[in-house]
Amino acid sequence: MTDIRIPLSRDRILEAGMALADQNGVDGLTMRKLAASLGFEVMSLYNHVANKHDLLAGMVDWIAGEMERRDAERPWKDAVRAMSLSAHDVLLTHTWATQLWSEMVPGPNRLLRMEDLLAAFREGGFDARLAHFGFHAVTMHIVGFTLQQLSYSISSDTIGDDAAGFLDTLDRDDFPYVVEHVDYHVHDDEGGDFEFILDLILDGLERSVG
Amino acid sequence: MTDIRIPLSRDRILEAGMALADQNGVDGLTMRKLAASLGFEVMSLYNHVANKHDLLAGMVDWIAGEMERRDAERPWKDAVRAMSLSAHDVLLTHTWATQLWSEMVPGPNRLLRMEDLLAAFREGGFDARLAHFGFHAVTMHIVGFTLQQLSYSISSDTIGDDAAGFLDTLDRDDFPYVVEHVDYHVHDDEGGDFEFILDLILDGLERSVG
DNA sequence: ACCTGAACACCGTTCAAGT
DNA sequence: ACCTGAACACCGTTCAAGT
Repeated sequence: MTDIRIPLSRDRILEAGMALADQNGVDGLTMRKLAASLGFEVMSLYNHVANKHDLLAGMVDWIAGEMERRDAERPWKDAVRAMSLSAHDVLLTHTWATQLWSEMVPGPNRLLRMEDLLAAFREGGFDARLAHFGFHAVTMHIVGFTLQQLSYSISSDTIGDDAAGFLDTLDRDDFPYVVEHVDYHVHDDEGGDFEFILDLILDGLERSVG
Repeated sequence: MTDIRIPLSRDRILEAGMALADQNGVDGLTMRKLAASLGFEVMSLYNHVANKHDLLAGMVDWIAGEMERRDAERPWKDAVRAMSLSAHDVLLTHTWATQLWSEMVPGPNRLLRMEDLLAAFREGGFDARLAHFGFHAVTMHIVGFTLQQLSYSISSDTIGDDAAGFLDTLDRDDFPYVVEHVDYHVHDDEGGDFEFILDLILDGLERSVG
């Protein structure tokens, strides 16, 4: 029986890793399972990937590559808005990526987006200091909001796990506002919230730049 | 030789865990090392802690307990400002806590702070929806900013590690604004940046509430 | 009630050996 | 150049046994 199979490559490994992480979360991503899912032995991976950290960094940068880049034709506010919405979308479809985002050093794809975002501010009339603030305010919103969004949805997913105990222990008389807040998350669809706060930030920046 | 030693307790374990995490990061915190640092065997820990997740959750909530609570006498903006600065300070002194913050379900100490923050908004004249936005904007800023702050300082700490390659590979002509941005981080002390953006958020909220 | 030793089912990674 | 088997040094956790 001739054993024909597509040889391993860095890209194939990254894609398989992303598929596994999408399904089982980043904790379910194991070098051994990853190799098995590709039909190879564990050690074969190390011919294409330095180690697990390198694998994860590669996956994160792959994700970054899926995010929209800057349209230099548009005014800074529109361009930043579009980039932010795209980044948010991409992060939501790969639930493991947001956690890793702040732990990994930027790769080439992410560097391009960083440069794009900074360029939008600088060429939109921001000085270095204000561009710096704008950059952080916007990226913080993207990562922070998505992180919170995911933690709420994970909580309601794996009910009976942590979240159940959380809501049960929670004395509704002692924590009226927390109850109200959680209810808001559970009942209302939060489609517009990301944009609402984003616009709050962008308007604030616009006012600062004068 | 009589073997006298202080018996284990949940609090002693949490404190030892925090000390270990402060020193070696959360990856360096192992049930086995933790037990050793206390002079006990691994399995003794499980008499006081359900599992490692429970340990980490306990540590995070301990940290939450160190954060200032709301002063109901002060106007909402002052109260929220003080709570935010305190939270930021505490997170900065326990570098492992910020990462864990969004992964762990809130414990009692953190719940109290959540209620405090929401109460400050609601009793300051915000309706439920706006309080919701305020809560997220502020907590996102605290966690997100601290996370980025730590990732930059870790990068410059462990130079020769990731960060060196990052800055070297970075072509200064292709990424002029990223270079400018990183320089800003390296050279300027960022003492005031957290407060600058915080005030930008609080001012925005104040305008929204009318 | 609390502590412990041995064991289980995993990890990531090195190293030498194959082709 | 790429793949692999065996081994190493770890993990968290279960379970039965001690006191």
